[in-house]
Amino acid sequence: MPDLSTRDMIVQRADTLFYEAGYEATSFADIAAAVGISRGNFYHHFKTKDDILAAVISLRHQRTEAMLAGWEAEADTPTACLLGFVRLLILNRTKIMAHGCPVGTLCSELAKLDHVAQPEAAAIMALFRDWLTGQFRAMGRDDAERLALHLLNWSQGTAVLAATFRDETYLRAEVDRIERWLVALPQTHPI
Amino acid sequence: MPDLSTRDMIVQRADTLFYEAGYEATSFADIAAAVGISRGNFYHHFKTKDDILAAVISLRHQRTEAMLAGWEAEADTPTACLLGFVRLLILNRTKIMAHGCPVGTLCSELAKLDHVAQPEAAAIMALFRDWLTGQFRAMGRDDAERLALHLLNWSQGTAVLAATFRDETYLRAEVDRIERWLVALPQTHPI
DNA sequence: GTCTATAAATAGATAGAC
DNA sequence: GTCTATCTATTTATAGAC
Repeated sequence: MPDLSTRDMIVQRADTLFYEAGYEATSFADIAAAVGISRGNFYHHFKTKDDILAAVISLRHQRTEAMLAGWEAEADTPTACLLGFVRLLILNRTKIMAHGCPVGTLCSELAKLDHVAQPEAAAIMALFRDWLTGQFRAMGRDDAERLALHLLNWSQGTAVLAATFRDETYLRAEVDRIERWLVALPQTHPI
Repeated sequence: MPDLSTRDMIVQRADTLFYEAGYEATSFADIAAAVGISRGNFYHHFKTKDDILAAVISLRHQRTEAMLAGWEAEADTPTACLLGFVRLLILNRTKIMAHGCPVGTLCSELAKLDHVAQPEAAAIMALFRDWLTGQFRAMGRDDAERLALHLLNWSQGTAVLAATFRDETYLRAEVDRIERWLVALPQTHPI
């Protein structure tokens, strides 16, 4: 990642640290050390820790939108789009087993902290929900939102249990089950 | 709660604070204030914050065992036992929407912190998994553990999304779906 | 924009009087 | 067992030189 501004570097490293260690457990000193700048310089770019969190959430929001648009551009069918979503669990399996789902764990932590940015974090989850709803609708399902929430629920549950038991076999088996459910969907009745 | 020892009071209040605000976000001062003792007195009972966490996890472990045994004593059938588990989501809905599942969020936070007590927290989740497995086995299912993990996954996913969107309607609808799945199980083939 | 130096508050933790 | 006083490290945050 060449030629990033210091501000962008801060947001990027903070994003990683907030995911890996959690928001509360990450200090300014941690971020400054990861970026390679002094703590003093830090405050030239961000006044408070909440400001960095807002920037990190904004970055994740943009990245998520881009990722979802990318899947839609690459895949031929709604089912292929949905499989792209599910395979993210496999692609990121090592990080998920160590730190959980980046979206789910941030929403959970900010809910506990009763943080003002909780709704902004939830908006990223809503991005997934709405995109999934669009795919199920494109499959001709009139219960599209319910199916989207079911798939989101299943993914979040899988991430929590994979991180809890640190069990890759479980994660892979669960993804297999989700995939089989997805490809069987067009021919089946509503669950 | 009358006549609790100071030590027990500390563990009890810490349990609440760790659930509501998170382990990392709760300070010694917070716990001492909640109990109504000085910070100095605190260290007479616990040497480190990790020691309190260990005591809290131990308390939760015992409570969970007692709760599971209680459900088994009260319910006539395995299905009734399983419904008792599911209804915990309704019973604790307000706290779950505000702070998530106490077990899932603690396991997730300790995984992120790479904390030595993470396996002890995961053992509480395993307590649920094994108890659920026993109920499905009593129903004559030879895929009992898979069903137990499916139900645990579903519950965790529901807790994460309920806390993310702070949506009681969603939580109740999801519990309804789980209950319908449960009561239909004996007559159906494996999912 | 970046640094060093430093402030002010809070964190976890200890000593010793009562 | 409980308190006050204190210590040390860390946290967020600021001031001012370069």
